[in-house]
Amino acid sequence: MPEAQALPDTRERILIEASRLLSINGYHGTTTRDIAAAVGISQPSLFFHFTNKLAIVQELYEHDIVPAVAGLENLVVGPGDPAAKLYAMIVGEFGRIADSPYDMRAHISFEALNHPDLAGFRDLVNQFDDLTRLLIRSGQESGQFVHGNAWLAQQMVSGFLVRANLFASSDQVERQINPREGAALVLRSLLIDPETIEQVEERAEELLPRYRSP
Amino acid sequence: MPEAQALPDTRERILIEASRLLSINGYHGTTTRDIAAAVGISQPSLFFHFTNKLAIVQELYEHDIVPAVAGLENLVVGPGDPAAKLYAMIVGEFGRIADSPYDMRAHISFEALNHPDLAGFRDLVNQFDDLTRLLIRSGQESGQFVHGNAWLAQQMVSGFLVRANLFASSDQVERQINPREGAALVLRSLLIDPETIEQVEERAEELLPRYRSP
DNA sequence: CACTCTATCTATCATTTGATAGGCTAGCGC
DNA sequence: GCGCTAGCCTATCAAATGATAGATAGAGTG
Repeated sequence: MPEAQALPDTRERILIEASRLLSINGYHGTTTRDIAAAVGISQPSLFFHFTNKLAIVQELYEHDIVPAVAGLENLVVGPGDPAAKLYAMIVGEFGRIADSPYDMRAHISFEALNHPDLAGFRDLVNQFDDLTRLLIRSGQESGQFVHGNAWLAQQMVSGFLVRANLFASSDQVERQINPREGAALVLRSLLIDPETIEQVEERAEELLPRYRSP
Repeated sequence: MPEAQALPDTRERILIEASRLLSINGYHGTTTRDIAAAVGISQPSLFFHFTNKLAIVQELYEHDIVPAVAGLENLVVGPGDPAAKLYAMIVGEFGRIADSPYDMRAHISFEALNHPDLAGFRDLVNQFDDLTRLLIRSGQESGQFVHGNAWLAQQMVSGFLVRANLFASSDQVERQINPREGAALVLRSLLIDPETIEQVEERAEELLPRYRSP
């Protein structure tokens, strides 16, 4: 049972290197030998820390999608208007992925998510989308957002989040993400009156802590 | 040289089934046996029609990214304002992917694009992004678009296109893409005055043929 | 010192996977 | 009818890959 007490350093390094390689080459494109080599241990040593290759991915998803859904759920059920909540979610997501010790840039695009053993995480990803869509719909009904296909709007939000994180780079100034600018960009397309964006921003700032501490 | 004369039906079916499987499981997650089984031929028969597995992907990319870049380039160098051009590009892209005989939903997310032999296509993908960014920048400079990080805005456009196509479904009414609604959604976030969207739409309609016939 | 547990190694295995070799058959030109 | 080719098959291979077995070294404990 490797799941016990104090985590040794190697286990952590495996997760870090694995996440990096998985983001680049995907699940099937990343071999256990690749991961082991990146960590600097022999390939069989991986199986001392994780029961199998899939367990590494499972743990990465655990760190990624679980807090995301928890945070968004917390935001949705709490006080505030839909626009401020959506703004807070986008800022929170950019921050969460940037602060993660793991490279979760391609978290959604993992083909691994088709694996039966990852069905639970696939459901969580869908739940995140459902909650985002719920936020958009309630904003439409309250007259804050323009009407239209909520699914399409949600794909814009989700697609933007995934894509921006995927191609973000700390080496190039232009590709460093300003979470608030990203959120404002998306909100502009949904708000009936884009002039109100500044008030949305103000209200969202108060909601931000709700996304981080579920 | 399979590249010659009249294409037999099998070759076409290989491309269709391969694109479908590749969209779901990615390059490394799709085996030549999977493809052959889907087509209904033996695995070695694939290599009568294609020199190797990568050649199938190469041909799919050829059908996908080459016309996309050609169309966008044609649009960029031609007449019209940036907003109308961007609108036309989004409508054109949704249409192009919907009309393709192949399932190119995940065209960008292929981990295969890291393969050295696909470097040319990787460059084309980058060129498509560069052209999109150019369109956004010129819209900003001409005072049509709000100022801000053009890279971030481009990621929103590209992310939306990829994501919406990826999860589109002809079985669910809500998930059927209305190209013009998608384009309007994105344009709203960029236009300084969203009220002008209708005029943008009108001007874009004239540009549309330019995207399709390069 | 003897025992135990952790973390690693080398050697190896069974499968999977991309690809090749070579044979069979139906259709076409002459 | 003969020869040729396209298109497909079965059998098979070499390499890659996930995983196991078993040995070893070192630290902690009594």
